[in-house]
Amino acid sequence: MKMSKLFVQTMREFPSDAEVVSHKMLARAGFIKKLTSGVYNYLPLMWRVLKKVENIVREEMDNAGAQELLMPFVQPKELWIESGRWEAYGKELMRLKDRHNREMCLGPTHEEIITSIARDILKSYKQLPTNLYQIQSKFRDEVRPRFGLLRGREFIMKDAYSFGRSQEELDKEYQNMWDAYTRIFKRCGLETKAVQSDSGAIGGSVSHEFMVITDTDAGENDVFYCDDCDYSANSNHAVSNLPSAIVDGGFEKAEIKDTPNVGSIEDLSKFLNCPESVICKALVYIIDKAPVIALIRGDRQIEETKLLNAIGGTEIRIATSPEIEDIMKVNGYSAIPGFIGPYDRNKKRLAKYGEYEIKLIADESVKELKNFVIGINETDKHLVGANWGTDIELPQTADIRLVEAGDFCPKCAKPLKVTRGIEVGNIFQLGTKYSAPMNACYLDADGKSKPYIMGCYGIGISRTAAAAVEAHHDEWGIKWPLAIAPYHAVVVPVSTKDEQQMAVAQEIYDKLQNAGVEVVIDDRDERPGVKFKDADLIGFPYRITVGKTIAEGNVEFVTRQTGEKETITPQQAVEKVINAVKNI
RNA sequence: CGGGAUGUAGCGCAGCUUGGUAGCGCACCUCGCUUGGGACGAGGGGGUCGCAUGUUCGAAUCAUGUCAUCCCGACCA
Repeated sequence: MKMSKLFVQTMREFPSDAEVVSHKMLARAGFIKKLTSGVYNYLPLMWRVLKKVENIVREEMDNAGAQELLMPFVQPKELWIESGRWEAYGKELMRLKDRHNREMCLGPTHEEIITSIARDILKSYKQLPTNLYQIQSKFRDEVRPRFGLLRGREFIMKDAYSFGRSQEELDKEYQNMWDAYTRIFKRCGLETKAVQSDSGAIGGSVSHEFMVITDTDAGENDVFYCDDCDYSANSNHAVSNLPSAIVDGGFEKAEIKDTPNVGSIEDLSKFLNCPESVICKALVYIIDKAPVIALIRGDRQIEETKLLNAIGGTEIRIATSPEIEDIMKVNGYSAIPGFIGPYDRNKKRLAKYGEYEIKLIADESVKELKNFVIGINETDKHLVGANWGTDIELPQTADIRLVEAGDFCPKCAKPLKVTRGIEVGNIFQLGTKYSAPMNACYLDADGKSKPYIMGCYGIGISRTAAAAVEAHHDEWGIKWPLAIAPYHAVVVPVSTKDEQQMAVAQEIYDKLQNAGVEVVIDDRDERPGVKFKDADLIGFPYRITVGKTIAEGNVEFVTRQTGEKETITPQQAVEKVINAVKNI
């Protein structure tokens, strides 16, 4: 390909709306162009990268025994009603109507469709297990698209679905996919860590996320891990053993104390001269419209996903101050946030809010509190020296705590560490979550009809490409891993007016091209600085520069990944590239 | 959906306070010159100033409304 003909426009400045490195680089280097919020054009360079990632995924999925198909992007409402997700999926599901006023949605994922196909075709146990996958654009109407390709609304995804007879078969396929994923990301030049995670809107029991570990803003997930054993988990799923802390407030008796304008845990701790860990913090959440009061030790934070799962709802948010005051008012109190609690001074429990019952739940961390401090729904007052049973009833407890670095590993009791990760893939054990409600069954050897035991396995293709940029770049531009680079090499004649330079450059180009190397020759009549800057920005893995040293029979060979520069003959340069490409 | 900001040429921005009919850098086209890290000179093309309504002799500028985009909080590949 001639650089003069390549459909690319690099920019001298980063676009002002880009926040993270991959977005900045891909936009400036002419790989992507935004169409509208969270929706991007993949220009020719980007499309070449995406096709490479796709092909790696395709090869490994095929080798793992999965079969590729392609399902429609537009889906009918009826199937989503069957699975129960038309209501449950929320606003992220992009809904639309056709000319007959029939309701449809854009596919954010395809469990419903694949299950409807499977139930018509996979009728016998002899056809199981089966794993089907596709690679296509997905649409999720994200609340807040950002970070370019890392969190678009439209994005390219590989989604696979397995159907089996038993948990054992599912376990086996789960491991099979795990292994395939490990190979896929490694081939894409990415180090990943498989971490335990919550299964969210997809549902199911066991799930793991494949994270590219990064310390930048682009990593939207906190990952807790243990260096001494293999434990690692997303913060929405991580558990830990608490380090020791003071849990006895030491107050001599239970009494109500004035705490004027002392609403925050920090202020309360100072005011009462006690550690934050002996304060029982009460937070009000709204889960599917019903208020939930969650208790936790004052020095710790609630993990909302864990709380949501403990209560068993689909949507969670923290209550607003006016809501809290309204809840208090309805129950006959006038307390403001900072002074609320599950019980009042007469041990009367907060019970109702309109048609909803107010649920109480406590993190396990509060169980061992003694002589502690807690709100009693009276502004500017707290109950000090309280004890479970005598002063306050201990609600049902669950682990709803956000793990912190330094907590102890649940497996081996060593301190946990935290890092950030970009989720590029995940695998779920679905069980019968879709097959049961959608009546997707096969006939087993015993003549009985049984629902499939399913799994699903996703990889964000476009996100993986962006994550590769996050992992491989420097101040000058992208350093594509060879396996997913848009082109393997660029040949740069320093002066297009120099006949010898042009002749040698053309010869190198022809040899590489004939050997199957994907190569660009920068034939533009530009100054060398422009060509070098563009080559670095676009991120060609190898650059062969034909300049004045050709008089001595040498060219310059630059490896982008390492920055190594060598002066070698044209033939040596050609061989180096051909060998590198051969070993991808 | 809350909180904050911004919409002027492909990209980055100025002009707006104090209304007078749109400008700078990069990119693009032509010519010259230059050729190892985003040169230089000369000439040139390109903009319904997000959109609508209003005020005014006159609106990028003022007012109201609206749409879009971006940033900070709850989701997920």
